[in-house]
Amino acid sequence: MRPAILIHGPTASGKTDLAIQVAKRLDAEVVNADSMQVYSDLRIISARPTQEEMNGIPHHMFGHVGADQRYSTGQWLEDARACLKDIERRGKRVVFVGGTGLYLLALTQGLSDIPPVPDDIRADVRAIAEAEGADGLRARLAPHDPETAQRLGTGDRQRLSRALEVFLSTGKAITEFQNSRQPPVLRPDEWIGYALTPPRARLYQKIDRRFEGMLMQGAMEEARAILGRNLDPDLPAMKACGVPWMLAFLRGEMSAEQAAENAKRDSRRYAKRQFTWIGRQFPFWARIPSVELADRMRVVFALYREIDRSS
RNA sequence: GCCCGGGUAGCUCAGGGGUAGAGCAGCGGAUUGAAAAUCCGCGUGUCGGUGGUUCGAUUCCGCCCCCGGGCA
Repeated sequence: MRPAILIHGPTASGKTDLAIQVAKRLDAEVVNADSMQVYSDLRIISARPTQEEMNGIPHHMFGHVGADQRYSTGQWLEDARACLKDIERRGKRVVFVGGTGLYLLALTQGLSDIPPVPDDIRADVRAIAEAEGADGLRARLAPHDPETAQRLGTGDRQRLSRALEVFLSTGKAITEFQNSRQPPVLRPDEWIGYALTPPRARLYQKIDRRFEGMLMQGAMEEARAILGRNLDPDLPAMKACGVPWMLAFLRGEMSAEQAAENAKRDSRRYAKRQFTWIGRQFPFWARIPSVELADRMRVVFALYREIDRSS
């Protein structure tokens, strides 16, 4: 199999365009690696490509999950594995594209094999988190998993909850699982990663403009539809950049200006975290600082041909 | 032209003879099934310019520049 292409980069950096152009040139198929573009209800808000933009290139795992679902890294990895197998069988190449660094990390480094947590335990832990906060979670975790309790000596309720859930459902500390990983779906010689690293000031401008564009395209209607479904605000899809603010506006709790400003700020902060992720988690991925599509494609193909020849 | 008010961090501003501090924005970091999530850390500065008084001026005084408002 020829190496798969992985494209990562901060939000609004032009990943989608690049992926489609590259896939077209390589006769490849595109697989989504973005945690929000999986949700069918977030077409505009997650900047998922339209049928037209896909330009005849087969796309997989885009909008294949309802906003009422709680998707996860593990689920994504499972879907990706099946999808990859299917595409390979057809003899096509693959382009993974998305801004969720954790998904791409799991794909290339493997994930620990932890059994799914039953719903009732999940609910119990959530109740503890709400009633007692991070300190309560940590206090309950400490006797059984002192290492994690110590490591998460902060207000990180999410990771503390997860650690407690795993202990309650397996009787073992999460570190016991995390110390080993399943073999990765893609071995080191089976992929090549590219990280888009545009100049930050320029990206921030683009983020602001893009949000305004989303509003023009009907992002608020999309948010209204979500509001109408009365979903649990704790669901992942409800926390996509901008969604909480748009819902606040629709409920009359906030001005449109304030909501838009907050939404843009959230996206800028998200982009900043992605820059950190790229710098720290993917230090060896090829960097593509250019903002011109043609330049970026040249970088991709130059490196790809080289790898292709040597393998 | 004259009279007030003001020029301090990217923005809005506070302060005040011993080289300065809040909010927002921003920056750095962590990241193993919620990851567009969650969490930790950090003031980033010719105090408009220039002379003077002073041991010492961002602070007081003079002059200049700029921005508001008023009178003409």
